[in-house]
Amino acid sequence: MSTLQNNTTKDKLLEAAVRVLNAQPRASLADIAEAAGVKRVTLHRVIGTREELLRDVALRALEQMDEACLNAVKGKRKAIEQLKAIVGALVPCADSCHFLWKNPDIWQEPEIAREIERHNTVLCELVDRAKQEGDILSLIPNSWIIASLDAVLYAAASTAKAGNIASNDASTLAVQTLFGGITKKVKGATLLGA
Amino acid sequence: MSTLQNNTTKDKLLEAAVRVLNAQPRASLADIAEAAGVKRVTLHRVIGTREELLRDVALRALEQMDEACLNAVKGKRKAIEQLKAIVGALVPCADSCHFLWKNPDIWQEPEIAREIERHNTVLCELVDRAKQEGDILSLIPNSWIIASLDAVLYAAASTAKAGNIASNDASTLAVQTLFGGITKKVKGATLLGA
DNA sequence: ATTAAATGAGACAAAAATGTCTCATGTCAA
DNA sequence: TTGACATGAGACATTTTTGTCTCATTTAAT
Repeated sequence: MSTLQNNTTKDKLLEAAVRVLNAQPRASLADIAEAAGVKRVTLHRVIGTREELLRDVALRALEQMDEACLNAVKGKRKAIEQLKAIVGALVPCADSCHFLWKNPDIWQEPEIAREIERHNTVLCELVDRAKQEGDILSLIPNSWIIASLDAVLYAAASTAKAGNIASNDASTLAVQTLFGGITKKVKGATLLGA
Repeated sequence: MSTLQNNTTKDKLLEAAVRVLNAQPRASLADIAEAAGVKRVTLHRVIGTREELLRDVALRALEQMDEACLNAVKGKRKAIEQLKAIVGALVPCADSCHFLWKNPDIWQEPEIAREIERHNTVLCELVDRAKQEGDILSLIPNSWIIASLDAVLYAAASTAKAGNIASNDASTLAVQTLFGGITKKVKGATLLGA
């Protein structure tokens, strides 16, 4: 529970920023401050400029993801098991992930770019291992798999927000969808052959 | 090829709007006009206000999706086959779909809301039919499936844009991922049982 | 050649957003 | 109580964005 919320003014602001900007990409700083129950002046005092706000939100998102991933892989041996655990663990911070994906312009920030690069590297290594262990179709590009991973989190965020699903089921469904697809499996035939 | 591009100034502007706003949610009208190779005054003359621009972009996206879906289901009998065809056909307009999903605020426009509602209804009926025909896991909520469908398109858009994949393969992969998942299938076991 | 339609150039005002002040107020700890 | 500290209230200048003019210039059709 360290990074998820700390109830400091800064954390309230960062949380509100994710929520508001996901709903209205053009929201003003005044909108965000209001959603955090705080005046705009305070936002400037505590965080600084808009650029710094976006940067902090992104860094916080990456921290959350890091923490979730680290806890998730503990005690798992097979790469595919670690990956499934990661997907499930990332669902609760799907909003933050979503924010990262919805705002490609902030990837230009060197600090952000470095972190994202690091995340991708770790994930790619894990996917490669899962492929070697025969659990993931080798002909699917890593970039596609990672994009799909984020996509499923995105789906989880949307559905959970719409209130159509319990947060707990969302993790299960995300893992099922990404790794198993939505169809019933019959006699082991796959769509791509192989 | 009717709605995809017509080379009129309006179409150039709408196309540029999708592209620029997906990359920079806070892009100004000047940015969009410039990306369309046109002056901002022309944007105002041809389209009108920012609100009208967003509305037109959304409507155009929905038209493209309609057209793609209609063509896709032709001659297909089983619901699952129609769904797969739809997913494949939607990949080329993934950018427009993405725009719709990234901008929840425009769903409040009644005209847009009605169209989206209609799309969802059609898709839900198709999914229900696929469930009845035994091709889709009944325990996965429709809302989840539709969100995942858009999510996979989203993944397709990202990956294609990053240049990591040919546009043609993207359709195949999207269908594979959504319906079959990314894992190798062994002895027909599914994650959720059932 | 002439006309009509579309676009650019340039300017303009109004609105909105941003960032920074100062001063007042409240709150918590020593 | 006092004194640091965080926040609110209010104002301010600056910048950006938006929407609308007028008047050229181009282009295509007649």
